[in-house]
Amino acid sequence: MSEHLSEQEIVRREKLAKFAELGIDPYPAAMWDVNATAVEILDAVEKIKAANPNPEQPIHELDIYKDVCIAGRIMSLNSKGKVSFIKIQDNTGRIQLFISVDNICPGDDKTMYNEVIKHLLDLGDFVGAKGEAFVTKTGETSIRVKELKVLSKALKPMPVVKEKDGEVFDAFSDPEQRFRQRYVDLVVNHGVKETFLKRTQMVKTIRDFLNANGAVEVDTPVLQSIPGGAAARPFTTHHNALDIPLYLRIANELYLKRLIVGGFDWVYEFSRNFRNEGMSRKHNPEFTILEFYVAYKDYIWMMDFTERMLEKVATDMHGTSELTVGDNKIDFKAPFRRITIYDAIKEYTGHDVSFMTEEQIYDVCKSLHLEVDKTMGKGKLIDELFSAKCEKNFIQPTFITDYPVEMSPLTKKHRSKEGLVERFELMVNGQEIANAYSELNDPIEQRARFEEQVKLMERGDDEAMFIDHDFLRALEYGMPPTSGIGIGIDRLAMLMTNQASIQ
RNA sequence: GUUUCCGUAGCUCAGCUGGUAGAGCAAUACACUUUUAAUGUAUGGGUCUCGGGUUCGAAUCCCGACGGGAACACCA
Repeated sequence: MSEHLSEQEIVRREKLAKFAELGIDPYPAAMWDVNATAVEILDAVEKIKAANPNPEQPIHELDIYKDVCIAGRIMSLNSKGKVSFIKIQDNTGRIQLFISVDNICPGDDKTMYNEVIKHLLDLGDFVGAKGEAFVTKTGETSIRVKELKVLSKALKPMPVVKEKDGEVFDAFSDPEQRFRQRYVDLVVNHGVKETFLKRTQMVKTIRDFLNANGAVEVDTPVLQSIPGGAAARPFTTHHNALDIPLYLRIANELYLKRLIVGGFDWVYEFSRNFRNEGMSRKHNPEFTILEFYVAYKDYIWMMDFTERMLEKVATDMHGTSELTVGDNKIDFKAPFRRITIYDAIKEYTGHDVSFMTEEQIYDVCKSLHLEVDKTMGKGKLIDELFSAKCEKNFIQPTFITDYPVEMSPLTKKHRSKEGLVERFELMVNGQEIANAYSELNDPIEQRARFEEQVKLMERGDDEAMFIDHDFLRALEYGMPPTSGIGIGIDRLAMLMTNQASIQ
């Protein structure tokens, strides 16, 4: 251990020795039987205060929280001679401990107060306290502590963030530190934890909604020998016993479809996917997608279902379908606008590319100063055009429909429009949130599409798909008509919690 | 990957045109029995990210590396 210890870290280690001298275990094994939380006590006292016009009356006489046992992390220490104030933070929030030498050391031995409380405790330590709830002279709900126990000593100092009148002092704000040491960020910064909890709530709402509609949650392989189901570069790894290369999945689509082949009518998975590409506020190499596949449905049904589900998520989380994201007000009230990709391009560029050849579209891209090259097929050019010129304009939830077949190798041909497929993407706040289609279930056609991908790969497209022969075999056994969707859970959570960064 | 900005105490930051470092909070000691960013007094704390170069002298100027932020690109 050649780690450099700061002065403060050395001091804290010395305090461990001091604890040993006093016979106090700074990391006790026995459970500390908590019977109340900070917010619970604060709320209860608020209610009593509201109902009781006589503020002089001690709270404990109202028979509330006479014997509180709580625990938490020390967030501020304030010793005022023979009285000390310690603010602790538990799972719910912060509450103040009021400690006087007389209460905590009724006998002659004042060690607990003079040594432990005044000298050995530090910010960041976990302590347990027993006592009664009351309100101090200055009106702050506190615990009058009769017994205090060290539950865990912290050896590194926490950043001390102070706040007054909404102004924050010495904020822990370095983005590197915040993302790398998320645990510190969670302890010290308000709101981070809430965002985590909201995301969990969002996932639960979605899961409940799917379950209520008869969907079955499944798990499919993360390590795959052929990464399929999306256009992206995979991470590679290696299986030692088999001595074969393996890939971390870029999508779980092909495995969920295999389950449809196997006879499930509706399967879903919250799938952690890995894509070997850049990071940004909107991109994370490791991210979560909800995918689900429903037999006997088509992409039109899927649009109806998706907008109902998202409206429910928004209203469950905010009480209304309308929410504020950054500077935008976004309304998740169904139905959402629907527009074809060609109409979208026409709307924002003035060019109708629907009947153009690859050459002509290439020229349009050039005329709009887009960076395109000859390795790009027609599908990729159109995708380029859309993401550069249109994507950012769709703030309100909008389904972009009917993509060209070239950019959708797993999608069924459009029932009536030549050269297109039955696919939609959902754009919200200028970002893609979901991607869905009527799934291609014709094995001959699917094989031909894969072969197209191989040609693209030979032209230099390193994101083109591999041929998955086992998947083709599954389709040959027969897959019912199916509609599937992938929803970016991290991006949806960004919207629902009004966060600017995906991290 | 490109452009751009940044890296100084545990945290947040100051340090002008080169003269080997400062503040607040945190820490240590003392005082104080109701504090709210508590206060007062005193004390300690730094390989100025790293490596080269210019110079009598570099936190400061130059080059390079490493780490990071932001934008763009990649990414449906």
